[in-house]
Amino acid sequence: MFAHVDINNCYVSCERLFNPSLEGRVVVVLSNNDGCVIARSNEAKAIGIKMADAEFMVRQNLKKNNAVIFSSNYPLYADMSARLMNNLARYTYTLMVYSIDEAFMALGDIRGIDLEQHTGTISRNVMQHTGLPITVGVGPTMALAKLANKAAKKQKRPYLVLDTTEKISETLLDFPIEDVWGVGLQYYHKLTECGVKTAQDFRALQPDFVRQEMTVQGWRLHQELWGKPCNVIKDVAERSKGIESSQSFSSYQTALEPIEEAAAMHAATVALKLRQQKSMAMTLTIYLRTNKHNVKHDQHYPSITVKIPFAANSTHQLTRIAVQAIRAIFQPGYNYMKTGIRATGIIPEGEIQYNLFAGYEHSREQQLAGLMDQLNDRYGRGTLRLAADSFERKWAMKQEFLSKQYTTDWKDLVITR
DNA sequence: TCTGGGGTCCTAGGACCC
DNA sequence: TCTGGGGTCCTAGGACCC
Repeated sequence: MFAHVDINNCYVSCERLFNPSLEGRVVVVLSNNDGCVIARSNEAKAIGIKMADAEFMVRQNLKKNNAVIFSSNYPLYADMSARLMNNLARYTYTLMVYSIDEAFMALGDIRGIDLEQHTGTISRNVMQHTGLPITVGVGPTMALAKLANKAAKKQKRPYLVLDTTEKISETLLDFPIEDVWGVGLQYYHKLTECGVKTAQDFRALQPDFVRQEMTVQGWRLHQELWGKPCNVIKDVAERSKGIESSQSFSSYQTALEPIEEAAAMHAATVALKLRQQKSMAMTLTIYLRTNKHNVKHDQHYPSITVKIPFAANSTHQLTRIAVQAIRAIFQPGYNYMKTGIRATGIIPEGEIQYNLFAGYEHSREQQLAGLMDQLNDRYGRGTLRLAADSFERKWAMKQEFLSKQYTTDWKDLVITR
């Protein structure tokens, strides 16, 4: 049996933990750049605020309801997430951290265990030790555990255990197909055309038909709803296939220079993440985008994929590649809105293949990168950075409603007697 | 005027190999 | 008029997730 655990209204719950006066009020958390709503309190849901609503479109409604608005505070959420995961690890040897607020657990040998009781214990203990409200779904496959979780929320229960075929059938019967894990907008439209409205309808389809219309992923989902496991718990480390850093600009950029600076910053971020997980990348993809929502602007989505002559993770080298790539794909006359860099072909640091012809001073690069990491660790991120990454960052994101780094920033710590 | 930033997996098709 | 057959690897793009 698998359990799926998530934090209810995660980012809002984190903010409330350090500001209990927010209980009972309409609270929303915005995405980077304060662009759209990515977390809502139940009160916000009740007044009709939807996931991913653009902030400017719901501004009036929020104001009318005396809402409290936050910018995303990822250092805070990441720290609370780590506390949750540490707690969950006490109940299983196989924990799969699926996202910042979600995890799957294999429950292992459950003979003689009352699952209802066990699940309730997990839920209560996490609340006691972290202050975070969670929901737990249990089922014989990961898809069913995830579905059980969502069904529990609909029934306003802290947990739901689907451990018999009867309970599974009953739950699938009125479970909307669009809420099933793995069914997005495209498949929703396709399935609706076939007369599928619920998870039960979907399960009644022929496996071959599903395979044909929804690729092997849809077929696996179909199997899982019948209780046949296709997904397995995977370690986070073995899952990382790519590392990306990207961000929208705070305003349209039409000149090359600020875009180069942003790309340099993303290159530095990617390089740092690579070094932190002791790996190197063999391929870099650099892309640039206009705003797809603005129909009045000409659109341009250039990207370039660079094969590095040998794997790399130094800020210096990744930055050089990123800046050159931006120069190659940038075209004047467009209003660019976003740039990003993705590293793929990730290999462990030890497995580097030195290129005979590259003439690259690997150890000096490593020393320089190591020194930068040390200084930035001690004095704060971005203290020492390459000149290509600017000092002004006029293109950097908006964060008007940021809360404090309650748990991670010692500068905010107030010591009283 | 204003619409996030990460990821995953799969498939088709092109480049290339002998 | 006729123009191989069997592969692998890579990338772009599309679907999905939170």
